Amino acid sequence: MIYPLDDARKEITSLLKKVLSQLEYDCKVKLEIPPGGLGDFAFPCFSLAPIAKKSPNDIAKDIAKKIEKGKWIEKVETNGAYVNFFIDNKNLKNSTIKSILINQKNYGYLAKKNKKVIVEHTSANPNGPLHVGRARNPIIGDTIVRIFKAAGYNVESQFYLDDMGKQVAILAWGVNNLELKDVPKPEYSKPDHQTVGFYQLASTLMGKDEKVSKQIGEIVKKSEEGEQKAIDLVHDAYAPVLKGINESLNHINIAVDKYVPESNFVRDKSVDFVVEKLKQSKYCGKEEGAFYLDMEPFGIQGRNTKFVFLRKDGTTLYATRDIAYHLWKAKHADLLVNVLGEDHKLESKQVEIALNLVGAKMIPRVIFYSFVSLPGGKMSTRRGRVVYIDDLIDECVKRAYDEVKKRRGKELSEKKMKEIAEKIGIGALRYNIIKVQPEKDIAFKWEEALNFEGNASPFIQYSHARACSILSKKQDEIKDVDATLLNHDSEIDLIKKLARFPIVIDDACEGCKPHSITNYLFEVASQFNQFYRDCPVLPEKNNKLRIGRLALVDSTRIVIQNGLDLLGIVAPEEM
RNA sequence: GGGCCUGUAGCCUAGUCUGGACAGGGCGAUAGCCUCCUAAGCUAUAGAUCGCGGGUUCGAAUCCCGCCAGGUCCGCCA
Repeated sequence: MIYPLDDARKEITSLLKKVLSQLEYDCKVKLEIPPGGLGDFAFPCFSLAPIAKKSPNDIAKDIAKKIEKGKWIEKVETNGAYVNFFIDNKNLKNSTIKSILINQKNYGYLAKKNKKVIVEHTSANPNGPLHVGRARNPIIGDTIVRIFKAAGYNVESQFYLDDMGKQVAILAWGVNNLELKDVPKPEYSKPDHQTVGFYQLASTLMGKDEKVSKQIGEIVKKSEEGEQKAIDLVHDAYAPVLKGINESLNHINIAVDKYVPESNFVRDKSVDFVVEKLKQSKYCGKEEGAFYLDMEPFGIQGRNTKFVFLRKDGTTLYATRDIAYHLWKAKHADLLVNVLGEDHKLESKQVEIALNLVGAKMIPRVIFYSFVSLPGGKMSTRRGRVVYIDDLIDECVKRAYDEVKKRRGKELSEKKMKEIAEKIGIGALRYNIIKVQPEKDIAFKWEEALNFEGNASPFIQYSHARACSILSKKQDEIKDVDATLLNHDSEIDLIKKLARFPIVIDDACEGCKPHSITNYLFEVASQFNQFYRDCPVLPEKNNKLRIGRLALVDSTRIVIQNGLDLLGIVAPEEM
């Protein structure tokens, strides 16, 4: 798949390289995008000054003089130390519009790479419903999945299921030893909400009653030893929770391809292989019967730099099993991506070091996100101090419904308004979470989460709806388009934005930066709104121009729809 | 005590990896725009010691060092 703007950039790069080698300047060609009106691409010459022993301004002039005219270059100018390239707009306009209208749903998507990526995300303890503190995980993860697919990879998403830990053992004990009437009453009928009360009460009892604590310890020990009965007991306890979590994920357009239980790696003995390999490492030590790796030589600092991977009772730990999981993943993929909370940074580093020690061929690329906190502090399932994802989803949809009703209550049916509210509410939720870089802390505030104006999903969805509205009223067929007639600044700027989409996808994938997609879409929608103001489409008398504008409207619709799809957001035809 | 992450207008944020043309946006504020394709929109104005202090460089929000503040981790937990 070759896209116009990318093609133009390649041409400029290669012509530049040619000139630089003629002048015998040895440097990398890094193109910048200049500010408004100064061209489409720019090459700064500052760094050449010491090599050429000339002022950067003169170097820029020398280079500009020697650049040949190519298929894409219309004009080369200098501005101080910059060589500015102007792309042939006629060519760019026609080929961009053509590319979009031909490719439709695939516009922006990159050529197939024949490589498989496993994206691990969410992997939450199945002891209760998902809460907002970790809401970034599935949303970032799913967006990454979609971006990698668009960038040409085969992608599988995995949820690593912790079925051996203390958290699920507490839940299992609770479900099997407590009465329904004694546990806190849930607000939702979803199975995860119905079950979490048992966990909360059991957790409290464990703190007070040593007998309870001991029984829970037994469950943990037996499942870590791989005893099937214990694993089944735990499985039956968390199954409804997982079902509920999955429902929540589906509700926000997230589908997990595979749930991978931790116990798999105990049962198939692959974790024993990891233990044996690690024991052979020269960094391995033994202390009171337990085996550890010394992490200090690897730059890990702190009070305790020992990474214990085998307890004195011979059972493995979470991180040990995680190593086995990663070895297994590496066998089935060409690239691994994990989305983890920042609290997992050390564990992840330990796993990475251990993977290198056991000779793993692949180290995962990890995206860490900071927590979403409540204004008063951290969320906690155990203490019930939480805003659940389901609360947030419901509130967003409800608020969206109020907005729709306020604006369109007189013209739309109840059913239609509900449909639109669902698309907008969930879009707003996903957008608000993804638009911020993962590593920034977020303090959760309702008024921000429920923002429906400005840089938010409804703004973009609204532009899409506007485009659809125009297209639904058109009398003409969009064919024999002459995009060169689109000469208003608003039109040219819009087309240039649309032309950048494939590059945006590539960058977002390369840098694992899902938030760059939201920024781009906001710019597209904003530019479309300016076009909408400046260039009436349907009232335009000139047939050729009207059809050209219709083609541009349709092209914008396609880019917004494809872009929102990358974010797992539905593009409504009306709102 | 130590490691890692974050710090950009009243609030939120892009840009930081890969140094470059006046630090882009949004919310909120103020002032305008619906006999015209959906005003969830558009235009204009005001608002920034880029946490603080040094350094490197022709050039630093961006790189280096020190400090301050917030988050997070330093379990034979997960």
